[in-house]
Amino acid sequence: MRSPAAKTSLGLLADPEVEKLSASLERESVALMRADVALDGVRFDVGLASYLLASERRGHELEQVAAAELDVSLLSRESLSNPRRGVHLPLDELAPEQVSAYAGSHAGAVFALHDTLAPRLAEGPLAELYRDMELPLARVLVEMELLGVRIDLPRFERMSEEVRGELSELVERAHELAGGSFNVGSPRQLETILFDQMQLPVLKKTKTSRSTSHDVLTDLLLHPEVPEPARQLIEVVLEHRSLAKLEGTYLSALPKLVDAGTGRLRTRYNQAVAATGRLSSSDPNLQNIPIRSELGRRVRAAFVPEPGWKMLAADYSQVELRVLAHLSHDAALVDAYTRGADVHAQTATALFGVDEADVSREQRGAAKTVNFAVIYGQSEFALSRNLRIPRREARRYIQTFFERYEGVARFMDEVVEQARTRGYAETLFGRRRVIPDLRTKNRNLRAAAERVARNTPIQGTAADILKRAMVTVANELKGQGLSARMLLTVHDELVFEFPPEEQQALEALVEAAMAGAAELSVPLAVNLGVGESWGEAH
DNA sequence: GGACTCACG
DNA sequence: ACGTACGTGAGTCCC
Repeated sequence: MRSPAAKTSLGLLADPEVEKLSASLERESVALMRADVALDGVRFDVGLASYLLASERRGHELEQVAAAELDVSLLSRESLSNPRRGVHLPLDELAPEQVSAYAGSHAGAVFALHDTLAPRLAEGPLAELYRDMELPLARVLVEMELLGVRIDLPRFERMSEEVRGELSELVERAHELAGGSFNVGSPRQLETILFDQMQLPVLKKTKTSRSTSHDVLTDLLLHPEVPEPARQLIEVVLEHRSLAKLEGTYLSALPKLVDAGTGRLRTRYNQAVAATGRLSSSDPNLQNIPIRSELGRRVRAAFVPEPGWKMLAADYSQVELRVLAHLSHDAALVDAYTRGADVHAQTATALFGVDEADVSREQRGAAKTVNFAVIYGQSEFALSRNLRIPRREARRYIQTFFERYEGVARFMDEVVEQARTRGYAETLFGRRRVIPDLRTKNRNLRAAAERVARNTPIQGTAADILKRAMVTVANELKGQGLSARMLLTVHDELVFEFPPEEQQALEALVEAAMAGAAELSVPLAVNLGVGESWGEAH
């Protein structure tokens, strides 16, 4: 790509006096910039407007918004030519009448949608979110998408080969243990072997089959009556699944997606998908790169900076619990974060009646699970499953939690009640999510809706905070004239690459932007890490 | 294309 | 009696 100064502009779009309307700034910007055309002066984005006004709706593409808001179906790109399924003729190979009908209906829809959506975003918190958060963020995301991230291809290749070798050994062992050949990657075939051939107990069913999920398999290992050959087979299958997942999803897949020209891997950040306000990543999804397993961490270590540069990873410490502290005004939680205490350990002292200094690793781990269970509104049943403890024990944990954190208990009730009254849940910054099922007579649906009502303000506020930080960081990078670049965003984390001499400035800038992204009643703590790769920066 | 499974926060 | 954690995206199997 040429330098920004050399970029062409579309005359129409360059005139600052003209109101520019866009179906999707992010999508169109990326497409145009790849053609070396800068899109500028956008005043309205249909996709973002629709998302803010109806985040619970799935699909904010122009066609979908037109259907929902105007009740019209636009001409689809496919309907124009469709010589073969999935093949689009370029516009310049189509009849002009076809192109004008297609382009005209879409352009007309953008104007019509502007007229119906813009007034609803004229004032209030949604208007502010639109103007100060989502629209500026779209620009930032475009830049991140165009830039991509460098990966160490030879390293991926070596790991992939290594893992393929281990996989074929596991397949061989699985076949021996099962007494015959089968596809280890097929849940259906595994089902037959475990539950018909080996007669193992069925612990859980899915809609159509007997489940062989990770949970079921590890549960079976805990059952003393499961015979030794079956145990070995289960262990081999679990290992195979874990490696096959990493091999198929990352090790062999990502190198194929690297841009030959730049040697970098690009993703898409979807700004109008998640109902809570979070971003999502796709094609490929870089928000689920492994970290929990050993091999997983090695995958992250193959995400590398420009030669001679370094990487910075910055993540919020327990941002959702801090948001919960702020929203609930819970005295114990606010106090703990103000003191800089270890909240998981504090919960453990309540649950297990020990002094904070005597909390064991296991107790802290269990307390952490309980803390998160509360954020998600988990039932005692689910908690008992997760911690593999009796239900009454799980009930005691949840009860004890709410006795220790009374303000959280009150908040959870109020937030559901408010959502039921208003019809929507809302974040600290006023982002809304309509939740229709709060009034349904179906108990399961209603319970699920209540969990959504409790979780959305927490998860959504955390998402708002990171988005604010991203906009500030991008502005500051530009303002301070740094060459450092923001590469990735993973819900509570930002990843950068930078030349070594900028380390101090970058760390200060990122820390300040992230910690200062919201004024909560507790501090927002940020962990920074620097290294030769994303993995090392953690 | 649905179902299942599993990777992340 | 039932079902049971929030939010995502993607690979594979199999109809």
